[in-house]
Amino acid sequence: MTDIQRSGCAINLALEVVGDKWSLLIIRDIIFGNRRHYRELLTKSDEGISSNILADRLKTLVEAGVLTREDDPTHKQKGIYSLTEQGIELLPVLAQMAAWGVKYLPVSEELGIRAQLLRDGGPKMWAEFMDELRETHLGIRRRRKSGPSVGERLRKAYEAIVAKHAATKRKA
Amino acid sequence: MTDIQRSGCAINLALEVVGDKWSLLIIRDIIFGNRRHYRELLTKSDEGISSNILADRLKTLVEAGVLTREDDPTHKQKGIYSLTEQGIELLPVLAQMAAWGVKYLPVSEELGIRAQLLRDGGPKMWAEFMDELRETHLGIRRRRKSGPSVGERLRKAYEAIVAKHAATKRKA
DNA sequence: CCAACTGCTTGTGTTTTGCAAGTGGTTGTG
DNA sequence: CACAACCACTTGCAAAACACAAGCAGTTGG
Repeated sequence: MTDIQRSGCAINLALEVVGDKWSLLIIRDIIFGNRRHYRELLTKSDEGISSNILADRLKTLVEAGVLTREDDPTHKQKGIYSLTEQGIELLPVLAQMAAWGVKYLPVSEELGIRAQLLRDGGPKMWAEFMDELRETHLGIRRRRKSGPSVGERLRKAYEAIVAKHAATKRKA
Repeated sequence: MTDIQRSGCAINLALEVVGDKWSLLIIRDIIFGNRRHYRELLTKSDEGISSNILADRLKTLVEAGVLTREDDPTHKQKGIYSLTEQGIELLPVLAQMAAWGVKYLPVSEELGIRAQLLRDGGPKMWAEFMDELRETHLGIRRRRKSGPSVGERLRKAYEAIVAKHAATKRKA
């Protein structure tokens, strides 16, 4: 965002980092969509961010310490964006916001299922998901839990709804 | 914000309502600063919103169902802005955002104390505070609890820090 | 009666955003 | 080894959002 500081209030400072129209959506795609490259973030999101805005936000988020960028060893031009611990800890913010959205706004069934699961799972589920993100993004090993990960559970629930809708459509 | 809908994602829809630079700050001032009139919101905030932007956001938030506006019976020109249940339930979002800000950003001691208390109090304290807001803004009676309200506790903690700093400054 | 206050609106300049096209380079394939 | 596809961005320009200062019709309190 801007460099000037409006006030030392916690909420204001947080908004100066992620309080624009796109930053939290980018972080959402990294967290829930497992996007790690510029091109993935540009093309595989539902909202369609402009390339210049995406480039600018990624730079800003790296400067703010929410993301890191490193070169992809498998491809000289690719960069890999990873969440920092600071970025991972935005998950509760996103979860609360999603819970609010799902309660009061016309969220589509496909896209709302993850918000609902995350709300029902509560802070315990968030913590587990954050541990998974620490493993993926920071390389911090975690104790293996039995059963599927939170990430997998969210993904499968989403896919199940999409399949259900596709089936309904076929019948009609 | 804009009328066009980018996607049916819960987080995206939430951001379309409160995802600009000012909306959440206005709601913060109403919740934590107990501002209810246009002029209070305009002049008693640390950040200094422009009058036209404030007017526009209040209108948008009323249309979105986050706030209501009624005439002040004591003054023909004054309007009273109140939170709806939908607006009150933004408190957890603000609380999470504040907790994140206080952990990672250069929050001033005065302005951070409330965020810390709210974080340490956890969801239980948030629920109590929301009940107090329901009483103030919706007129819904709540069971009286013993001891000072959450709102009072937050205010007193803030004032104590301000007083402490003033004392330090006098000594220096 | 009048200064101060009320919730806004208006006008103007600046910043941010959105869209389309382009850039220099890398990679996979026939 | 030529060439199309892909890579992360950049550039130029129009549109929208924002910031600042001033103004407005009406109300209130002294």
